Amino acid sequence: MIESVKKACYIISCFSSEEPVLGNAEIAGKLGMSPSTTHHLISTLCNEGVLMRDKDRRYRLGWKLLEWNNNVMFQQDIYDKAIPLVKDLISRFIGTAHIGMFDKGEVVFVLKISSQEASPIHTYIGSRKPAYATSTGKVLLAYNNDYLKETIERGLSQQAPNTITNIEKLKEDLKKVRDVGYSISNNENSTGTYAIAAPILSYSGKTIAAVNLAGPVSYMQGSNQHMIRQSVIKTADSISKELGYIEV
Amino acid sequence: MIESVKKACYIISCFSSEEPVLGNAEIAGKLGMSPSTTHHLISTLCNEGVLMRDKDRRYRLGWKLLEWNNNVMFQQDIYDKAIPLVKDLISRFIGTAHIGMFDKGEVVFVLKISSQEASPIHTYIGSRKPAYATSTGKVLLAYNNDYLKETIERGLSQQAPNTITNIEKLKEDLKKVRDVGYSISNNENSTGTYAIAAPILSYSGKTIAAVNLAGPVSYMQGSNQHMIRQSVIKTADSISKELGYIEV
DNA sequence: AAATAAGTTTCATATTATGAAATTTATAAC
DNA sequence: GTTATAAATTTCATAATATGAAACTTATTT
Repeated sequence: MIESVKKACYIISCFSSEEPVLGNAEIAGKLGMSPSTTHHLISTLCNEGVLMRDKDRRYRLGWKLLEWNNNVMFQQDIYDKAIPLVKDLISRFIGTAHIGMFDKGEVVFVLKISSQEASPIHTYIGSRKPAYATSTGKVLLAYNNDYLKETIERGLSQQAPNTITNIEKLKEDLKKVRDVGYSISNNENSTGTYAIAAPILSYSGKTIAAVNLAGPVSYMQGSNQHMIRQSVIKTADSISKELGYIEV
Repeated sequence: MIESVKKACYIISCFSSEEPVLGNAEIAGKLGMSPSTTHHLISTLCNEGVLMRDKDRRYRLGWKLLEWNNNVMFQQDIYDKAIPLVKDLISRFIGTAHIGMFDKGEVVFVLKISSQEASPIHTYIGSRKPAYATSTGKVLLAYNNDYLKETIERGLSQQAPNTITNIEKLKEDLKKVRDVGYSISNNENSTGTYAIAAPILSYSGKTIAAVNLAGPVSYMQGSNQHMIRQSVIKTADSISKELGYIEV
């Protein structure tokens, strides 16, 4: 492992929505590194456009990241194909739809689209949640034993009132997911939020992602509960078909 | 400058929409580096989630970039505030709207939204164009002498039939932009494309970005030419107000 | 089954990053 | 306007680390 590259990554990760602008000393302090080392790294990153130097000699994330990000999107053909289908889903209900993929024991949201009237929800494109505590994550765990193994190794911890923290209970829940073909998260990840997710299959039949619809418990369990469930499943199936999966 | 960090950046930049998946040897070849060196760097980047290792031992861009990108967005409050206003703009015409900002002699597109029926255009979020050859770029040059100086130093080259390649002619054009408050690019950047841009001002009155509408020459110069111009200017003004700029 | 090509690992060496200290720059206090 | 303070930046000798040739492993093709 190349240390300076690792350190450069840590520096980039220091920036967040809460702290979009940082000085050299702040960064050095956060990472426990010498200010001169961070300065060398920061200068390099500025030169590459990964960071930008402000007039008052502080730093922010640079445009290079926009460029790179764009190519992340491009390469995931799931992305282009899914957007119109997910838009169609949220046009028919009130809530927020996500597409999640598994990475290192967590679910990463690669897409998030909300309907106009949706109540805000604490996720964003690129953000992560423990897989076992989300509807999308549980779908991915239900159909990928490797993912489940990795998740168990990392341990389960309470995220919200109903988070499943027991391995046996989780396995039971995942069996249920496989039986019905969708997963539900009811107050498992964020208090007051209910979500329902269904699997997206690649041409080879592997569950590579999951799409969900999330909203307030009251709305999601309301009168059109059944319709929401059918729509989420239909959306997932349509995306799978777009990706070349042929139902058997 | 820290060499390994620079090299890591080059590796990330190897990936594109045309080549989303690359092997170690390919990357080493592209960059003229030894495969073992690139492998060390690639492994590190994989560990950090910047790259991902495919099943067939090839590599693609990783989720970390999504995470980082998100924070680039967050920090530019211009982004959140502008989106609804730009959406409103494209809803009334057929074309593609951009917001561009200046960086190192070029305009970087930080936002791109197209109306449903818009003809495709060769830009994407994060992509760059020479400032002097675009409507957004010329707005930024017209109101920022530093930008102009930097641009002139880098030289002007023909991009499309009408690109301004003469410094004096460029200065005249920029004067006109200041006089009328908007800029036009007619076949200056891409053949067949006509765009009109107006300045976005920060609370302090500095021109920090430009918004444009681009489309086929025939449409943009058609009957609602005047209305388009007024709408672009109005959109720019509204965004400026959102950013705290108070007209004098 | 052999051949080929690419990915990966190892390790001695040369290169390069490191951090203490000095210097410069900007900001705050007087 | 001067001094004080804090942070950013630069320098440079030294310690740490990246480098690439070569060996090895894995996968694919003939």
